[in-house]
Amino acid sequence: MTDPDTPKNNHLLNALPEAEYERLFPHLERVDMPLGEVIYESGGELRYVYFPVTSIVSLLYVMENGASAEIAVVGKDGIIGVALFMGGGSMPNRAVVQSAGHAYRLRGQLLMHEFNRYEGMLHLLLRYTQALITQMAQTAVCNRHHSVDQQLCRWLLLSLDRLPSNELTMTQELIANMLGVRREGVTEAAGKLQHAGLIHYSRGRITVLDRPGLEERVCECYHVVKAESDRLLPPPVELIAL
Amino acid sequence: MTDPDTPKNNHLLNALPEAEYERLFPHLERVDMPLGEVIYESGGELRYVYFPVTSIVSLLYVMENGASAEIAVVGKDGIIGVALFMGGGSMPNRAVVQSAGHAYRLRGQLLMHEFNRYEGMLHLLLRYTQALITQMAQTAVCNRHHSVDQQLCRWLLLSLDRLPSNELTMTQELIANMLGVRREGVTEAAGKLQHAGLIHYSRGRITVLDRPGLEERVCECYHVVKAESDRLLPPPVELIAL
DNA sequence: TCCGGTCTGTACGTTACCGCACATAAGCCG
DNA sequence: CGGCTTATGTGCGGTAACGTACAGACCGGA
Repeated sequence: MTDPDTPKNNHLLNALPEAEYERLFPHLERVDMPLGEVIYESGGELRYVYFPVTSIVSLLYVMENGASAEIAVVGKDGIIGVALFMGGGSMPNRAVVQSAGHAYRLRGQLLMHEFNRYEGMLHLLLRYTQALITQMAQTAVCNRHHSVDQQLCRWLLLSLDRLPSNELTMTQELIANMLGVRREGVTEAAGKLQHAGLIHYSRGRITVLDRPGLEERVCECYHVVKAESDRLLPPPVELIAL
Repeated sequence: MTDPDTPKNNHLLNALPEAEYERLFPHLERVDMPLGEVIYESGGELRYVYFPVTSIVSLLYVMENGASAEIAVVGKDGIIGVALFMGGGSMPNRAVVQSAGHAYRLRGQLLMHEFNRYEGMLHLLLRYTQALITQMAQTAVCNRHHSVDQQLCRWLLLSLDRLPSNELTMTQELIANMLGVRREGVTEAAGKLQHAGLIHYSRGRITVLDRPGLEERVCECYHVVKAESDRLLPPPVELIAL
């Protein structure tokens, strides 16, 4: 698995029993995920589900006054479109590409066929959804109790876990939209991290220099989400071995 | 359905196809839900699932320093123990009785048998879980963007929707724990509502006098959660007709 | 090379909430 | 009635984040 852009780089597709994967493979369509693209609109229909491989997608709630808040972030660990198999068909959230890259998509009907007929897909998707629930719950906790500094650390680490490199393309303005805070607040928090030598950034490009340092500063919320994800969906064994 | 304490008063049990309900009925065990009782501990095993009928249960995250925040609230509309059928077996949250009453419980194994064999139970529970996800997501948004005043309104209305009367037994101290704010903050917010003639409270007993008034003051978060719940799980028709 | 847009840094007054301390009030029970 | 416990009200300084305004820095295109 040296190619970072094969469907198997998505943890869910990779964890699927071989027979089920083979059935789906011909129907997986590789798609471009440009920064800022809206994959689903709030309340919109879900014709496809998306399995990111090198991209990251944010689930956002956009308020009536236009302000926003990130509910959860999905990358190669997951799937966009859980409302499809959960039965609701839509969600009151928007899904936006937060980090450009690629994903593989599948027609909703095909996924549903697999979901209804085969145990492997059903249990895998439900376990992932539970991990997603944990992430949302912890976002709520973090929004209530932790400082912007801590939330920025959490956000950086969650994004980092879903990317192949230690660099992400993201302006402070966009981070502020995700966290639901002022842009200046992000500037200040990011400044502290840069002075501490943990990150380097310039004009929308952030490089993480000292990941352990970030983990020291982050609040418990990150660790709770990480531990629960690992418990529910062990990372691919190939990646562990390497 | 004059008796408020039959299993059918729980919306999920009520929505189940008759044959599936009949199968489960002999195994439903009526249990007391006293105020403050911990139904599940964070990370604990789920031997039973609970269907509240006259009680309300809060899903709480308790932080390392002891502070807490409510993630979601479950009453006659739902079930406690989604981690069981989602596949994780546990969750990093505590479930605490927020309003005393009764519930019907079922052995986890029995529920799983039904869940794996019959479509009705599966789809019903997944749709409910999606509604729960919406509630959690909106809690995150509300914690970020709305004032204590608005959050109190949201909390009161969400609780009210899950109770038969317009009165709830709950000290300001406990509400503060749920919202993750100071007790004094609740005192102040509740004082405003009382002066406005919307509620009356004294020593742990809150009476809602003007529900439409509350709905005027509440933030959009409540309406989003309500609309999505109604969409995913239409309230029992008997109740609509009455 | 200069211009214009975008990204980042900084400053200032304002506000909401916090932490703490303590005052009042309401019910419980001897 | 009196004394205890618990619930609620209030005040005050501190702080984190907000809204606003504007200055510098960087980059790409004309």
